[in-house]
Amino acid sequence: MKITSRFTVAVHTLLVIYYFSGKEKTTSDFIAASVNVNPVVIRRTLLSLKGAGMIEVKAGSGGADIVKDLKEITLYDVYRAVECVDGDLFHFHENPNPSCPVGRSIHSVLDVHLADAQAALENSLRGVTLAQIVQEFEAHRGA
Amino acid sequence: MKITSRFTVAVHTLLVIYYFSGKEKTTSDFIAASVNVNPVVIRRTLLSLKGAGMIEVKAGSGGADIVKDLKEITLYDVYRAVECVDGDLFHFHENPNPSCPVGRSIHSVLDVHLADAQAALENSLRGVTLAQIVQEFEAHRGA
DNA sequence: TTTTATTGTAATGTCAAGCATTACATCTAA
DNA sequence: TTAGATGTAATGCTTGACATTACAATAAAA
Repeated sequence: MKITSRFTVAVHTLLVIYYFSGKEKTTSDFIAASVNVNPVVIRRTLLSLKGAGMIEVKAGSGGADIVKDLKEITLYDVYRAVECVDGDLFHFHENPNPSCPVGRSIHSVLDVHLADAQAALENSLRGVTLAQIVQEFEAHRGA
Repeated sequence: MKITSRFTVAVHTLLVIYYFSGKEKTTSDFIAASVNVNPVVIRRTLLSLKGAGMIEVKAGSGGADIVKDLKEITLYDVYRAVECVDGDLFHFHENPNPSCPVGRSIHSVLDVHLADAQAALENSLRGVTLAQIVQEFEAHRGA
């Protein structure tokens, strides 16, 4: 099991828009060439990012622009925008037997810990902004 | 996307073995009745848990026993035993374009943060032992 | 106003994973 | 030797991810 690549594609997409904004028309074709996926995949990604209020897309004329401060976009925001995970991260088996003492209580006991683990993951993503990622890009290029 | 229910099934399985050990013959059929899945699913789970050195299964005569201190089995150990996640949790798009500055560096920049998030999840699971879960069961039953 | 490039979106196909289930060879204890 | 289990292969179903084709709607430029 893996978390869908829509997430890393979306981050990549935002960075391409940021870096080429003003210099190139950042169409779905242009972005797709950098990410190396089908342009339709990028268009769907753009739709999600637009829905999350991060970008503006120009239908017809083409291109996208970032309309939110990169300091205020975290990896978690992107992760949410593309709906990597549908509610609970862990899939709990549906119908434990309520006439068994273990089956009866396992949900309430385990749920807390699963939620904690999921929160740990998401908080980690919340701790990283795109502004920070951009900085790291500069550092990486300098190296 | 969700992490496979093999994980919660495995935890449930271990708890059933623990609670009924000595009182009932904990066969795959018996456990399956509590978890409410097909017995073959339980047999495969038992294989994984046996492989991880947590239980002993009696082929032929039937039944399973825990052979490791519950204080030394964490949720992370179970999660690993049933192979919920194959290596990296996040699926990175495979071939970013190396002739684009973004495509060239995105892997190295992003990987660190993805690994951090995954580690946060796993460390959270590492912090909970089955012994603790059993205690919480008692508390839950008393309430 | 027509053309042209682009987005928005539906439809389709392929592939892999998860889970359920049947079937049966193998094993062990009574 | 028999009865009840496990170990394991095989099969089918369903779902989700991803790729791709196609085309209507849109907007800017000619």
